[in-house]
Amino acid sequence: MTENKRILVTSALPYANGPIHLGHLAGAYLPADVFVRFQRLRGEDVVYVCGSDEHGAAIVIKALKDGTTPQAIVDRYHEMAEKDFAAFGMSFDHYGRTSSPTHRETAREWFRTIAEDFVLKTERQLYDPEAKLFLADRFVIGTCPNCQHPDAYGDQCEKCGSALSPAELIDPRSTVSDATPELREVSHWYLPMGAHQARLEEWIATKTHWKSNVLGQIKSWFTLGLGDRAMTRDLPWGVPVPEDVAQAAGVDPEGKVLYVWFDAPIGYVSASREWAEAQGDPDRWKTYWQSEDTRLLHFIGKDNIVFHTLSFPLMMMLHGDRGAKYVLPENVPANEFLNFEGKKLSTSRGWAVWLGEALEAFPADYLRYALLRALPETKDSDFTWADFQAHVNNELADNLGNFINRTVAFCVKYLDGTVPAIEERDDVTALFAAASEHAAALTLALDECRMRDAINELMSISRAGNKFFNDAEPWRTRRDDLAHCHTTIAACLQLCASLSIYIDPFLPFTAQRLRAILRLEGVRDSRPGGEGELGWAEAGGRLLSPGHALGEPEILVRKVEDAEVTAQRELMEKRAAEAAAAASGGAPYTPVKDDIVYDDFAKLDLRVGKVLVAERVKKSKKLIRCEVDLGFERRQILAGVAEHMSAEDLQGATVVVVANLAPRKMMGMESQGMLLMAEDREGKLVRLEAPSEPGSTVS
RNA sequence: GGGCCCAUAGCUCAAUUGGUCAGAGCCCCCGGCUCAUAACCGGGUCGUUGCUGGUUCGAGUCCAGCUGGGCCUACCA
Repeated sequence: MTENKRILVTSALPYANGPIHLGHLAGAYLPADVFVRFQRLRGEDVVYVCGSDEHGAAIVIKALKDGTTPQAIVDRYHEMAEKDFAAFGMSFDHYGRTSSPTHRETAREWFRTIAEDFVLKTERQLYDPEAKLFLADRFVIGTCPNCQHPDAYGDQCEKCGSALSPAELIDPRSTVSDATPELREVSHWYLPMGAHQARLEEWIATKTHWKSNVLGQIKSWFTLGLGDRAMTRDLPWGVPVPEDVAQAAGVDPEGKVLYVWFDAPIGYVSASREWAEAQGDPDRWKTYWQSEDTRLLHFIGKDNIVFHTLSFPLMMMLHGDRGAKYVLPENVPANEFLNFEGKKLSTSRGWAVWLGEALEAFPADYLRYALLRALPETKDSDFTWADFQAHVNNELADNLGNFINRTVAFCVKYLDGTVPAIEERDDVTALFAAASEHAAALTLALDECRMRDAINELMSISRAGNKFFNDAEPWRTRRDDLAHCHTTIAACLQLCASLSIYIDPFLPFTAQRLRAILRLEGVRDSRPGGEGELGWAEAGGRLLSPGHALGEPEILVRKVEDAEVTAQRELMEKRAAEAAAAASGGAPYTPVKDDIVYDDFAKLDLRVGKVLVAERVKKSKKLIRCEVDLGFERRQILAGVAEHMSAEDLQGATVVVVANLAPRKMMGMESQGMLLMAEDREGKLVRLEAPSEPGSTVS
């Protein structure tokens, strides 16, 4: 590790078809950010890149369904991700996107370089003639030949669990357009991974320090035998296959793009190029990617293991055979998944905590702390709002926050807020020895990406501080042994100053506030390009000299109230219920009626009316009697809406009225028209506003 | 169907790779303290290490089987 001159860190590119949630953070982002900030504070030469993954069929299909363009979708989620990541304190050196020109150029260069290693194959694939898209098996549904389940997927029936191929389905249909898919012949370039399995196995054999879940997964792939993997797709969205390569192979390049899993990892490289350009040194990225002594780490979730440990490394090896050599990952510390309140995360079922929303309710550092405590390092873990509250209140606030607060408050209240002189004393020596022991363990854990262990060591430091404070009893010695009291507080203040560095990778915002309270200057910022002579190595030393004036004491970590976490839980429950209603159990949309010609529509006379009087009709469940001003006359209209709104809701409203509906008697009263209302799938009525003057026609 | 990971205190996790009585933190209970965010410090309760068998002087650790949870199975990116 020490022989490495620089560190290159990547986090999996988030797919730009939805917002960032806490599951993303726990897997690939927060651990990487902690690691990177730590290395920067240590003075290591580190570059951290990430970006939005913006290609692929899923985005095209989402665009079709939403009636918009892929570009509009990726723009939206790219912006959202950037904003949420920044608010969460992610400290990328560069956050790119795979739709950028640099990326297109980079990915095409890679494809061109290793094109000779690909195998061109022609196969039959499902095509949706209506959406004009080739379909993944997953996007075809039909009746299961085994159990007759009507909605079996093209790859598997979820009812009986049998593995299927789309051709076996009875009455197959596209989930995109409902059209019947047809088989078409297409040619694609395949990466023949099986041919290079021995080479990959040899390389993986050297990675004995990798996590067992990662190695196990890889072993499983090897046992299965690596196969050919298509590196191109027929899609209207993506990086186009280089035309010269296609023409040389006798293939029409029209509509052919690089497969997202070919182009996404290259996104790390193109993000680095963009970073280098922004640094004013366009070739600088090569120093990191194309040298042996770079320590490359990919932070990912477990679903990405195969791509980061087998296919991308193979791509790098092949690129190295024919062109520039790339450094292979030193480690791929994949995390497992985070569950929420005991249930699997599912964006379609509305079961997730969106980062943007969580940040509206709580400071980023609280979320960072609780997530680090619940990090799925060895197995799936569970995030509950109760645990979140307990971790923040009992550990962050009571242990760390309170140690700092009691120290600073004591100094300000009784010692003029001036750092006192420190004298030699056995318990102080013991305190610093204990602290540096924990700091050494903390350092090792951080360097090995064991974040849960790291945070344990961190909390042990402030726990030791609390014990020292208690045992030394400065509140008593300030009356009978002032020098003793001074030394106690000075020691605690030194510890606080050290903590402002130790907590920085985990809690960057709190660390800065703490330094402001201590008026501690010169500590290096853990964000990219941070300057300052004080770093991780200086953390154990004397950072505050006697006579130094402290700033205003301030509560660093406030407690999370019961009501706050209850609100979050309820928000999740509500969203899940909505999603469930919308998905299956919910009422279907009312089918569209048969076509009418314009003349049929023109027979309607729609007018704007103002409701002057609205009152419930006695003995009627549904009716509200309205007197409506149509400008030219005043009418009595009976509206059957009392189950959905009160008379007061209608009073004074400007609404759309069917003015030429034949009068009709209800409950002994005549209704001279009809008020238009919107009715949703659940049958709920909402009034239509017509902000115009009474009597206006509506067409 | 096949492969892989995981299972230890009420909860979240350790256990130097087979070696003393299986340890921490949180929760809970008792005591102390009062500088501090009803914070802090000390003490305590809680375990047939998922189940069944095997190897061994010795098994949480190795082997076989079973049960349960999870992931992957190549187009969910």
